[in-house]
Amino acid sequence: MRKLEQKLNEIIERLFDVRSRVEIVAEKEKFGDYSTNTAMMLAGRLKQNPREIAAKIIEEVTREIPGLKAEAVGPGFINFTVPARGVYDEISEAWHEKYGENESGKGKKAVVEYPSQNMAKPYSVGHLRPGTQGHAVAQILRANGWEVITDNHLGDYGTPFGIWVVGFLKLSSEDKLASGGVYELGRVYIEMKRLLKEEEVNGTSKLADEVQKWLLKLEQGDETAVMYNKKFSEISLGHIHDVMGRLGLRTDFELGEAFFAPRSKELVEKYLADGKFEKNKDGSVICKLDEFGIDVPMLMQKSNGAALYATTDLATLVYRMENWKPDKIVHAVGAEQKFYFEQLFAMGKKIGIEVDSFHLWFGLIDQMTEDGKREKMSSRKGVVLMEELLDEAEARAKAIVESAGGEGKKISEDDIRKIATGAIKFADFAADRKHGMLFDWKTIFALTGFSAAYVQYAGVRIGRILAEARDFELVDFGGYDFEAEKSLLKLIAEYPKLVAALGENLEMHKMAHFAYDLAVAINKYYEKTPVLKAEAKEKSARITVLRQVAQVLEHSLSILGIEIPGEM
RNA sequence: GCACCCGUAGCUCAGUGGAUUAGAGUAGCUGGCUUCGAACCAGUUGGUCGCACGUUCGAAUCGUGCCGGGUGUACCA
Repeated sequence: MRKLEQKLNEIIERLFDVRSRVEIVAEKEKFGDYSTNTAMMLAGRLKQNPREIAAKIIEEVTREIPGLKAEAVGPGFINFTVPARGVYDEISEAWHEKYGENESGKGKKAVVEYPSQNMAKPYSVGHLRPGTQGHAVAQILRANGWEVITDNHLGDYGTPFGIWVVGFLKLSSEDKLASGGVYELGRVYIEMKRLLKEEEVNGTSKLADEVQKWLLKLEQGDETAVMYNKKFSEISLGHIHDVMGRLGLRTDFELGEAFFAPRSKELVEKYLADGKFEKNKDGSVICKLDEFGIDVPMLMQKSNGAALYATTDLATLVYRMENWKPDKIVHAVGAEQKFYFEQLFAMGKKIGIEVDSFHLWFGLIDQMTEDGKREKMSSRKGVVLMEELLDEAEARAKAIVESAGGEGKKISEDDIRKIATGAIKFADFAADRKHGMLFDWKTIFALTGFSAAYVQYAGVRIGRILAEARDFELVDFGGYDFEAEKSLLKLIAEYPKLVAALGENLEMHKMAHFAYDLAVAINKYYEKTPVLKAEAKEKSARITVLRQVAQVLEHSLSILGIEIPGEM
């Protein structure tokens, strides 16, 4: 495929004296294996009939590449049919242990920030997307040769802490906290938020003052305040680690807001002195962004001098640039913060920071109401907790394995976990991340059709064949034509191009679609082509291809953070 | 009001300028397990690509306007 593109570029330059970049696309089988519209593109520039241009190109290219069939059709498309053996040879030439990966990002460094939970509340499905999407982006950048630093930007600073202490003293107890853990903290937090809102409506501020008092105490290093902070944070962080562990997620760093907060005030002063920021009469500090086409200034510090998100994010940005010197920073945060990040990136430019910032945003999670309407999931109507989701998913996975496998079927806990988390993650990559995502069991935990289970099953099937053939000694398969394996080979041949493209555009759902397409090809192949029972030469060729297929399938799923179970 | 995102089969979604029949999954219907595992395979029903106008040899795809849904719009995160 790549060879063909190169050849076409050479031929076009020779024939028409123009430089071009031919793009070949894999086509549906009825249109041959590959197709290009290059003749039509050239027609405009050369002012010639596209069919005639196509005919000239075809004459040359078929002469230079033996076995290639090319045909001009319609207004000037060229459809190519290539020998399967040629595709196999091309793959074999490029084959290595990490086939698909490239070095285009060599020497470049990226920071990927995910899943950045708010520590005040238990891990809910609302945190699903930042984790899965962020992890996948880190993986695809690594596959393109980047050095990647992952950092969980924990929401561990400010008001939530004060709310916890006041809530704990008023609404909870040591016993309740001991038994409820993070869920008790979450309950207290949500109840307190409700009370605070009520108070605000009534125009009083007794509770709010209390909250502020504890925040001040913490800043001053008060012993009790520090003790509570440590205690609550440990409970929450332990919970986050548990759930991330079950999801197969981890990050290199966990530098939360609290880590950056101490330096933020000094930075605000610095940029005030520079004239980059301005102080309002009420004491608040803003950064004007009109020069970037943003007419809402960014609030950098509250009128009472307190920090807010922007303040710690300023310190975060400066810290990362000073300590890690990245070329790119990716923030995996939901779509509702798009405007905020536009401001943040503009502010970064204004203070002279040069880095390619990218807000990896994604749509919200909706759920169906009882009367069949689709609406946003909210804590008021009851969020689904991640631990509940995982428990239920594992129970369902286990049940289906046992019913499908017949009596006495045993499967390891680890394989169950791979099936359960695989299904959930795959659902996140089914659609473009910009779309909202519907949370219902049919879509988030599909086990048939377009699903992780389907792809994993294909992997398990070829895994079985390869395990059976482990001791088989391959014989020379020189004359084998690979026509039966053509659909598999064509997909594998495309894989490096896909990895490279995703490294640029980060459209990770395309990886899920690739894995699914490969699984479809595997299952079809499995139905009609015997491997173990084939004669030695065919068997050798087929096993060789299946080993490559298994490696590519595993690699593509691993980018998405999905593993293939040993059995299912 | 303004900005951004979305609108494709009953449902969940791919496809974002190139050709005949716009593709998957799911739901419905039909067939296939003594065969390398049926979480599979083969077949079938189902579409004014939100609407209108425009650009083009050609529009789900590009442009403009409208309709519908969502999100955001400085002291929340």
